[in-house]
Amino acid sequence: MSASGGSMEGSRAVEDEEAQDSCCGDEDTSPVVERRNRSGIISAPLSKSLKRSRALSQYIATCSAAAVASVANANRLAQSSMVATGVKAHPTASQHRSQVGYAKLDRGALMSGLLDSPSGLHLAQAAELLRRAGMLLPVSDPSNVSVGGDMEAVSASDSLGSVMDFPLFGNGGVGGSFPYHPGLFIMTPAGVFLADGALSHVTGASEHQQTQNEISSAISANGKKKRKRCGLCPPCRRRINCEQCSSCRNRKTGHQICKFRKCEELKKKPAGGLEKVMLPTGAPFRWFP
DNA sequence: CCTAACGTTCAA
DNA sequence: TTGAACGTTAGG
Repeated sequence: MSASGGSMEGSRAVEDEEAQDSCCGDEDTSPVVERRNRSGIISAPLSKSLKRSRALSQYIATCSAAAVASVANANRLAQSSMVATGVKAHPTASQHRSQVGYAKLDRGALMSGLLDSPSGLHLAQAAELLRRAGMLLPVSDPSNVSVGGDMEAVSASDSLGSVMDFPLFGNGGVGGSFPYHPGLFIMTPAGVFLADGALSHVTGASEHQQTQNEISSAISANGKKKRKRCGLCPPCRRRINCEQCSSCRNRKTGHQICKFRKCEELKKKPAGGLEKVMLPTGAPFRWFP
């Protein structure tokens, strides 16, 4: 009772202090009164925007639009570095795509690009997608350095398409090559993950280590067991319950996580078992020839 | 034992 | 098709 009840009260307590939209805003500059439950989940309204009953899609769309604007500069730099690194950058139409399309390249698009290819995954395509993801890194913006921080985990990075969706991909910096060996990736029905230890090696973030542990256990469970949150998508990285959605309001009876914290991967229908990526030849895809 | 949360079922 | 409710599982 203390946990959920306190959460509810907490949401009222901080309601008026949520002066900024948590999405794409720099709410980290404003003091946020945190109420945490036993699991460390902060129970507070996400934003004023939620009070206006914006649909999640609108919520995300707004953020994405803002993200496009905010990432535009980074993309321009990335593009120039594309030329510098010998990557052919097409003018006009392609240029527009690289500025807007790349910014819009969210995790879902990336994953679908990786996994939904009907003819299987071409390594070159995968490499290209991954490389693009790496290029989404804004020019070392300190405000975006938030991995592992105890913030409302998505904040500025909440916007889809932000590099924070791929915290690891930013290591190479703008124009930097994607520094990780493809063998470090685990392809699962839930998405593509770094292999065990890779995340901690890269970031040292205990949160990611935990995530990897969960992923590992989920994979070993192999199938019908409860799937676990990916821990990487914006909803997973969000730490506060909105207390406004039906799931939050009906927590007692609904037994559901806040809609804004519902893992993107868990929203998808589970594909039975580990999915093998098949090549057009019928042979299973291998990262290494 | 308690809480959080995923999966399933069913009604709207 | 979506959301609410419930059963169940997992973790502390």
